[in-house]
Amino acid sequence: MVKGKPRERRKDDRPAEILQAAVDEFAEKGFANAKIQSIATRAGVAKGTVYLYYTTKEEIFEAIVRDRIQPVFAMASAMSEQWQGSQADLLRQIITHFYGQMIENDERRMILKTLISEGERFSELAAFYHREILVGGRKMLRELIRKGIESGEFRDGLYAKEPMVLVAPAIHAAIWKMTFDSVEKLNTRRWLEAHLELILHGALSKPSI
Amino acid sequence: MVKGKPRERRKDDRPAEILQAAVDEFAEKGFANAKIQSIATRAGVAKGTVYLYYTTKEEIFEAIVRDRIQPVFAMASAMSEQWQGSQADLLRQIITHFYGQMIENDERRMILKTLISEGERFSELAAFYHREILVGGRKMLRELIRKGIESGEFRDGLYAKEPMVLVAPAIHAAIWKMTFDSVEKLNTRRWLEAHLELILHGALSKPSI
DNA sequence: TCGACAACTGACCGTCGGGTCATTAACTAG
DNA sequence: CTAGTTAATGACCCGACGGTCAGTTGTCGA
Repeated sequence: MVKGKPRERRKDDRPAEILQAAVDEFAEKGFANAKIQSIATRAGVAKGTVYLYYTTKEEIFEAIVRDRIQPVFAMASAMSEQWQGSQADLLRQIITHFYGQMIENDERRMILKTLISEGERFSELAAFYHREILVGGRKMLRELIRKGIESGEFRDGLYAKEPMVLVAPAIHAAIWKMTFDSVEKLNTRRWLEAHLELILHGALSKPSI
Repeated sequence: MVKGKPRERRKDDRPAEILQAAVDEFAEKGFANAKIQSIATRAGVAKGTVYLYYTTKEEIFEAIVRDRIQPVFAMASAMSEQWQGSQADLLRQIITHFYGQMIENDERRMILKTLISEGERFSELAAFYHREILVGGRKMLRELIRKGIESGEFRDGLYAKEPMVLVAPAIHAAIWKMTFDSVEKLNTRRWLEAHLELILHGALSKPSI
């Protein structure tokens, strides 16, 4: 909750403050149950003021995605481009980074959840996310796999055509944390390690391909 | 939409009809946007009648989970118990069954989505789902892996401690279909095959454990 | 010091939808 | 046929909340 004299005029700072308040409110209540009034109160501002800066609740949410999620993937891309070691290690790094930034971080996990929950209704937002985040992420993975196959580190296979399958268990982890953590806490560390081990080595003792 | 004379009295059939109407309404609108009035209309009944059989919207949803999801897992368990072939083939069967019943089926995928979206708010429902479905499913997988390791088919490893990681990519597929299918259709068949191949063989060309 | 501009406020409006209950009418036992 | 029972109805109630806007006040240039 931002403090200050009432009716203080701070046009430049308001958008960021309101955005932060909205992140907190969404994280606590989810999108559907988030109240504009409550966002306003958290930001130390009247309800009307929120509408001076954002036209609708949806617009606030889109601003959050742009502001908070994109950097995580940008960071991963950067890491990828200047990587020197093995591709398997890079994959481990990227996935570990992803768990830290998206699954264990309450704010971002909530953004993910909202996207899942309301993605159908805000198809514009889903399209934005797909275009700006997923396509790039997938391309990065494809490139990583290609290099790995070239160097003989990775075998070729169907997974190279659907590279998101490598990251998929992370989504399961996020969902578990969102939905069932109150009943049974997920051991994220152990899950991450099982995830990495499985996608690298598989379950069979004598792989035949 | 169920037809019939107005005010026809059919106490016995109503609950099932209302449930089916609710499944349709939820699948189309999601839980938050489903209207009781609309469920009633679909069932060919007045709004008040719905409340004769179910006290709240939540109760309707819980009834749906009990009625529609449990059978899918019961079937998998049954398959598992009388299985004669290899454990790898059983795993393939179960996961394929799961894709058919949960990911490609609109009704059930929507139930999954609702559980994810509203699971935090209906903690009773999340607890029910965890207790009745997840614990059993995980136990089944553990048993499957144990047998596989014993017979030398599977290697031992962390994934045996977090067996859900084997199924996790299916959840990703469900979410993709729910959220991004309008932007880019998921090739479920190919995804399933990539999933199976990856969890069995892994990505490395020379697994070292 | 004093307009005038624009940031800010919050009471108010309209809508929506979950849930209620007095009324109606289908069925049934006698 | 009738009276009693109870399934079914839908108009109504009411709280919630997104969004508006006339009025208020801080700020700044002249």
